[in-house]
Amino acid sequence: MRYSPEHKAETHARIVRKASVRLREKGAHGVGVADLMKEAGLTHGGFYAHFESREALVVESFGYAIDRAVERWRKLLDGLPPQKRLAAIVDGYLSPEHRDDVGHGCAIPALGAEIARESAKTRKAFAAKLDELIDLFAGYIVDVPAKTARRRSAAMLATLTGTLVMARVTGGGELSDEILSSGREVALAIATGSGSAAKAPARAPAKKPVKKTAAAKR
Amino acid sequence: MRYSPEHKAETHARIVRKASVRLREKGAHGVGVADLMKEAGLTHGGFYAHFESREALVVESFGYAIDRAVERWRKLLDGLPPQKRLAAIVDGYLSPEHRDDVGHGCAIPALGAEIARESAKTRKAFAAKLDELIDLFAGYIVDVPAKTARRRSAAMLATLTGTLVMARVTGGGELSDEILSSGREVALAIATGSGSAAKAPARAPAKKPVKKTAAAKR
DNA sequence: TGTACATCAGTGAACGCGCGTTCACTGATGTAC
DNA sequence: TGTACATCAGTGAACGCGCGTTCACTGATGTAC
Repeated sequence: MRYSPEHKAETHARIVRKASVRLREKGAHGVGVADLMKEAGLTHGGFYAHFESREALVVESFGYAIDRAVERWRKLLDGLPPQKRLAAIVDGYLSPEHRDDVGHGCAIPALGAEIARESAKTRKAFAAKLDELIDLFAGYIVDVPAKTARRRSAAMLATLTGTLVMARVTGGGELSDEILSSGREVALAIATGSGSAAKAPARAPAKKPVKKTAAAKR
Repeated sequence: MRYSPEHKAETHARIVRKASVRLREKGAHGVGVADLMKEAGLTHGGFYAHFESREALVVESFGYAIDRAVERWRKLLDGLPPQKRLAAIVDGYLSPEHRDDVGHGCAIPALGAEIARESAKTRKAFAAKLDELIDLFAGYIVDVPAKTARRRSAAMLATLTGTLVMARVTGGGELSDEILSSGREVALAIATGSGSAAKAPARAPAKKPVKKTAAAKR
């Protein structure tokens, strides 16, 4: 081999890493191959030495984004006392920082609807990652049977992702903040199994300053 | 006037009506102008006599979809006894029929993420419709202060839309059904303020056959 | 009632452009001897 | 150590295509008299 054995793999990884940001930002069809390669410091001609097609890169980038998210959540949450973990998920996920940084945020609200329109093969790859994420969060929901934890985790994730999409559409105004704050309160109630779903805003739901956590960074 | 005064308006409305289905199905960037016109029985050349740009049609189609949804929900829900209304929303929205018919379903899970990337003007138009929908559902959440009802409505809508996106990605398998059923249970708990969020699946959550309701039809 | 005319919704060819993909080539790298 | 060579990651021109948009035209419609 002429180049070091890692050389090509590193380039490949760099393309995926950069693409995963731009694709979340602009949508699965929002950036061209040439731009994605330029992002990695390359020209478009070399693209097909690394990927079979543009769609293959989309799939890989998506998987990459979820894998990084799982890693970061795991690291963050395992370092926290058990009783603070669910609040950390909710507050981190539904932070204004995460709302305002699609490129480095969770891939589900960014690309979910578009992936739902892709081929069965692509959707299957996505579904496996989603399953993984549900399991991850379910692991932090304690004191209930595993099946209940999984169901709560799935519903919590749905609330988190749905809230983020709605908060992004409404884009930063008062309505966006109302949505975000209602979502935080309810998502936490789902996870903990508490009945205090969506109280009046008078009793502020997440008083401590929202931390920058996994989802808001990559 | 040569043609009846309603003629052009009717054609315009037909284009919007057909486009609103295809755009939800294929995504905001997934169908070309020529195809959208063909759908309405016309050729692409006449498009710009009806719309300033392709984006203008996207915005109008989206508004149309939400307006029809609001109309249908209102009609359906007002004909139901008050204590059955929230369950009707949840069961209608999170039915397999709605999951499997994006084209005639709610526009938020279909187009929300893509709209979030559009111009501020487009997002504003979308946000106003979303606000309307939150208010609509809030009106059916009784026995609590108006602000609480609105917060619960927003969170419920987030859970409904998030669940639908996730159920569509996972596309019909076992995981998809688990997500749908967890979502139903939790969304209802949010709306009613009950604490029974995401029980174990042993106690089947929505036993009655899921009705075809507003969201699943247009 | 009949004929010449004006209107304008809709047609279809054409435009410029950017896209995904292909391919002959380059030149930096490490190998052989 | 030095030179000729083989490799192959990356380059950049070119392709065919479909897109959004424009525009000169058509022909069905209703009007004027």
